[in-house]
Amino acid sequence: MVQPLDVRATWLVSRAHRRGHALLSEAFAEAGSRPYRYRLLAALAEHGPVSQAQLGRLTGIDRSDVTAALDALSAGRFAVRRPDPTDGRRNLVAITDAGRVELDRLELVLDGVQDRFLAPLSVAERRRFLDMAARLGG
Amino acid sequence: MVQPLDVRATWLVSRAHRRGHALLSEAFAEAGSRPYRYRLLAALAEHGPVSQAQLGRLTGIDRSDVTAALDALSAGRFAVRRPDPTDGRRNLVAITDAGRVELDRLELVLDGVQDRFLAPLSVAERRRFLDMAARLGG
DNA sequence: CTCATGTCAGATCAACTGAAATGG
DNA sequence: CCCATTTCAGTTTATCTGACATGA
Repeated sequence: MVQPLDVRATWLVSRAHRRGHALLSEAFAEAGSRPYRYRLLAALAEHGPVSQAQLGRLTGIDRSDVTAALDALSAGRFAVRRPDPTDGRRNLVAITDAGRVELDRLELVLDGVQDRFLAPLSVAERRRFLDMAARLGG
Repeated sequence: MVQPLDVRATWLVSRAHRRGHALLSEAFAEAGSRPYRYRLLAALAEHGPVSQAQLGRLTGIDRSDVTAALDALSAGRFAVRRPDPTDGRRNLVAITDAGRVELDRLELVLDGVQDRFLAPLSVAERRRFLDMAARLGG
């Protein structure tokens, strides 16, 4: 009554994630960045200046890891931390112009990855897959 | 022209994987095992006695990690290593009776995880999702 | 010589934990 | 007092790399 290893949903999703993640980090590394940095830049561009804790909630990255990744983004002048005048505990983090340029560059890299990742599916399938994957991740 | 963070296939698959992996390792930990050990037991039950290198290829686990996980399985008497009489480099690894019992137990745990993981999808959707996920992981 | 195998030490990365300092 | 935020140090897990000895 043993099911073969390779029909379980968690297994298949794990394999798909592995392939996607490999494509992604390879492409980002080649572009001189990393998934965490892209995620943070994208969240900053989408939501404007926010606190680091809020950034963590938006991206699913742990607070302590947000700190480290922001150190890298600040060093590259892609983001700036300023103290929040209305709340002394918080930093307000904003994307810079250079950060937007960097983000645009990374978006292109990311789009290329999506195409390669989704290549095995037809366009109609992609739409349905994305819908179902979104529900499974929620 | 910035796409929101949460429509990318790699992102959605990553979130789904995260949720599935959390369900899985929690359930296995509660059952006193780990994903690697389950994968190896399942491969041994499906393919009979094989070498460690072959086990690694079947499960996608690195050779060096197969060694460590087999140490745990051997210590629990769930698998046995014997030298391959036809090839002095190899160990022939076989599942034991206790290993089959353990595997059956873990299969039940795993099936419960699959149900919870796939709960957001209808039965018809699950079938299509599995098919597409399999293609994306290959 | 080459290649495969099993083992070991260690690196890497994502994710997380716990604690401290600061402030609401 | 309790709670949120930022930061730091460190742990865990999965994955992978490089090296080594052994044998096909």
